[in-house]
Amino acid sequence: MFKKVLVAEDLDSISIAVIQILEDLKVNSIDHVKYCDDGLLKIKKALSDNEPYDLLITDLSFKSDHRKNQLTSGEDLVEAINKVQPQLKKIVFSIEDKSYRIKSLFNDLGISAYVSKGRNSMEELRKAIEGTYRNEERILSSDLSFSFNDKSLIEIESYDISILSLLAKGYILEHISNEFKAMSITPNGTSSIEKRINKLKIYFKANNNVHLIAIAKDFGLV
Amino acid sequence: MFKKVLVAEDLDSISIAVIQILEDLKVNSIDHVKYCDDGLLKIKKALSDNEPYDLLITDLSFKSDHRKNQLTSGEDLVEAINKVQPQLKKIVFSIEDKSYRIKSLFNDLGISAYVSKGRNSMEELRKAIEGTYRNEERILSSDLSFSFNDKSLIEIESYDISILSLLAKGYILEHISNEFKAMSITPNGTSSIEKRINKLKIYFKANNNVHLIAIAKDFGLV
DNA sequence: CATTTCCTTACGGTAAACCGTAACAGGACT
DNA sequence: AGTCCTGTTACGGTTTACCGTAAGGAAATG
Repeated sequence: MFKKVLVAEDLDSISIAVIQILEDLKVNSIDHVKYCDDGLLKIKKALSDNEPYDLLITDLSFKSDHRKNQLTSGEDLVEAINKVQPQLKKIVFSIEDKSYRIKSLFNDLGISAYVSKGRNSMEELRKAIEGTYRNEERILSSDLSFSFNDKSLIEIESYDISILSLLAKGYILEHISNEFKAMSITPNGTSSIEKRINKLKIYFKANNNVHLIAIAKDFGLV
Repeated sequence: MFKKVLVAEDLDSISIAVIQILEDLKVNSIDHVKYCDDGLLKIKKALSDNEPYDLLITDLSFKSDHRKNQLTSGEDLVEAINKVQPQLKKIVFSIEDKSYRIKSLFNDLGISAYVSKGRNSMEELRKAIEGTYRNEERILSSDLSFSFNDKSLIEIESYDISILSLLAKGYILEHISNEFKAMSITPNGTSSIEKRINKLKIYFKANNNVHLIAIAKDFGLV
């Protein structure tokens, strides 16, 4: 079994249970951080001490509070860790259940398992830890049943997200166009942007921009 | 200390910690349900057996799954319980931190304490349970620092929420007006609705309707 | 009863969204 | 080179949002 595991989870109510599982699995060294920044520090310290971690279990969303943090999400944390210890095994344990976001965790961040917090998630988490130890890949808790081949949501790319974010900030088409020109994102004509928004509206079955943003918020895209 | 406590919480990762706290506090009888409907059944059963619960600890949001449920949220559950056992003490333990929604829990549902899930929430929960046992009222975990007297968000009333919900569904002004007429909600002239939306835009510093809905979504108003 | 005040509704002009069409440019293929 | 195809941009007309102003009505005030 894993020797040294780091848990990044802000809610104490949840970290208690996660740590309990790790103890049940006879993990010797278990560390726990409540902030992403602290997580990166622990990883770096362990590396320089020549006692690196061999597993990370992290949440995705962390509450913001008085403390100023560089890394504000599990994605940020994993991305930063990948720069210093890319081979570290990573399990994400979060409430998020949107296939769009989860897929990118596997594809872009190279995590080995995703466990969705739910009514039977402790068992799922245990299985994910054991599976990861056996070098299994792309482990998904069983209440999530989407396929990695299904193209539906993967087609929404960062260009669309950019448009949606600016719309959600109250920008009008012309300002989005200007913003894109300034950031040299193409296409950036008002007409092209308009057309792209139209596609999104068809895709999400939205009546108008207001509706579209409401849906995008529900999907967690912005 | 309380003799018989019911915990309504869908995430097993969290219920484990809550139950642990109750055990530490020497509560004899602890029951746990993962669905609101089950919670109401337990309450009713206990009543008819003449062994009623004396405390409920509930989450607000419950994941939906294959099971069909009448009660889908903690609010629903408390409302239903208030009809059969209004004097039951109720503590809400949730991640929600919007003062607008929390205030209505105290004012409309008569809960005794609200604890926000956070980095030190187990200690807060323990204090809330002990305070409730000593008949304290309106207990609020310390990371939430809004005042009950502050009028800011309480002014947003159900009329505004209705408008925002319909906007979020992609309705244009005229359709909202028709809908309001059909449901005999007044005022329902397009102009009045428009004015009210305008007030909301000023209040939330929104540039336009799209921006407004994005903000409303962030505040959890819709 | 008259007046004030507040709320609701109506109206009109401008800005932006919405939607179809077409011009234009670059790349691929013959 | 010529054509097709595709993606980008431009344009114009209609609808809706946006915003100020004013008319009408009901309740409150004196």
